Amino acid sequence: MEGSTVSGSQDGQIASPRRAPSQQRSRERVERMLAAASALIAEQGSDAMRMGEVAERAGVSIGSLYQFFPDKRAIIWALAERYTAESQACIAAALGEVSDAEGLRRAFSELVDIYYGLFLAEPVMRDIWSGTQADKALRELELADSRANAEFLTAVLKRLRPTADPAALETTAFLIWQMGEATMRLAISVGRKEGDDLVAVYKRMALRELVGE
Amino acid sequence: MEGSTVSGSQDGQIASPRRAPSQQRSRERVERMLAAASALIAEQGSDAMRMGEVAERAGVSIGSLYQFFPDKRAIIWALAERYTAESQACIAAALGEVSDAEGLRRAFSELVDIYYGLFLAEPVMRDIWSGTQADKALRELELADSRANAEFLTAVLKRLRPTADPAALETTAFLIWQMGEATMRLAISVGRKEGDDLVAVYKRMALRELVGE
DNA sequence: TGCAAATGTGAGGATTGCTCATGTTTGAAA
DNA sequence: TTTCAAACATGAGCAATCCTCACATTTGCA
Repeated sequence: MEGSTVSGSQDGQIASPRRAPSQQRSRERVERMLAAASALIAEQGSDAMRMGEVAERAGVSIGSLYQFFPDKRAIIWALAERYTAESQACIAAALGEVSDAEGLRRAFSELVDIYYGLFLAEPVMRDIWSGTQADKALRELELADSRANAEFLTAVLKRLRPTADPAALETTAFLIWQMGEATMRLAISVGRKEGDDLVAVYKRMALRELVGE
Repeated sequence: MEGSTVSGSQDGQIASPRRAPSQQRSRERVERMLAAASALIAEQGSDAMRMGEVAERAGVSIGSLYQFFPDKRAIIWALAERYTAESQACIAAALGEVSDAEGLRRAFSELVDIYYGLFLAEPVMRDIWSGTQADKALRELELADSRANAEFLTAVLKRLRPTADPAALETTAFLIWQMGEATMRLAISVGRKEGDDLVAVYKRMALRELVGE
């Protein structure tokens, strides 16, 4: 994560990467840029975020910004990547030790609550996942992320149902995970009360599929 | 639909409406604009659609375009509105006559197939619903559409389970519908084979919730 | 026929993502 | 310590694009 090559996207493809910051000085500046972008997204949404404003708030020139991020998407992408890395660790921890149906029920239920909480609390994550779905590269990041997350679920299912068709389990886990994210996005875009209800229904449906009646 | 006031959106709100075409001449021109926009979206996606190109292909000036559509979103919105009106009629027809569990099972299953077919076949619908989710006004249109569609499902459920809590049925129907749309969007963005599998799993999960095991 | 309203036009204003020629700083080899 | 190439920093300005507006034309009706 730290010091990884900063790259960007165009037409859903990875664009020509920019120099990764190698000196301490520039690494700090990149952090400031990301922090400024994050703050601006939280305030007005990623669509309204202006590159000039990001540079100004970070106290760098527009040229420096483009030295490390090939385009606007790349900044959003970098922020999104951090969130996904964070949540992935959390998911691995929650599902890694599950070994029976009751454990899965508890772990999954808790995981949904945590995820929902994250969606509710993090304006940046909220904006990126619910708003900037238009960006192909971001959609692909989310898809890849979703597949990775679903794999934890798949692994648990394979453990619990060793006789079932592995491909079918994969499909099921992937769909359940994607539906979860769709439910979250929906839940935060309606009122709080209705959102809670929707998440609860999702949880029930998913658990029925995962551990049976 | 025909002759209704063409209006647009900004920040998710309806913007100052433009004149609705009152003369035959202009009505035909508006049709040409919409057709041009539709073709361009089918070719390159709504993001790459340029207003100047729409005007040129429709054989009108850029000024005329903006005479009837307050902004770019309004054109996409107008196209989306037509699709939703179309599909809503189809849903009403499919679910209107259902009176027992077996009928619901058949009707719902058929409906999912039809919807999936639509998503696969219509590049414009595909682009608008899977790509332009970033636009708040479009999200709201989809939400409103989804609620309207879910109501048909709610009505059926209330008929089949008169003793159940109506609010719970509404939530369930809404979520199932939204999950269906999410599944479609997902299904068309992965390979055909995997997409088919995902839709099949969705169908099974939804039916289990709707008509029981 | 006269005329007001509706319609049509396209050059250009305004915004904004992004480039690039140029200058400065850094770290390490000589 | 000196040197110098690579890394870093700058911001005026380019290019793309959405949209406006002052003005011209057409239409429908009294």
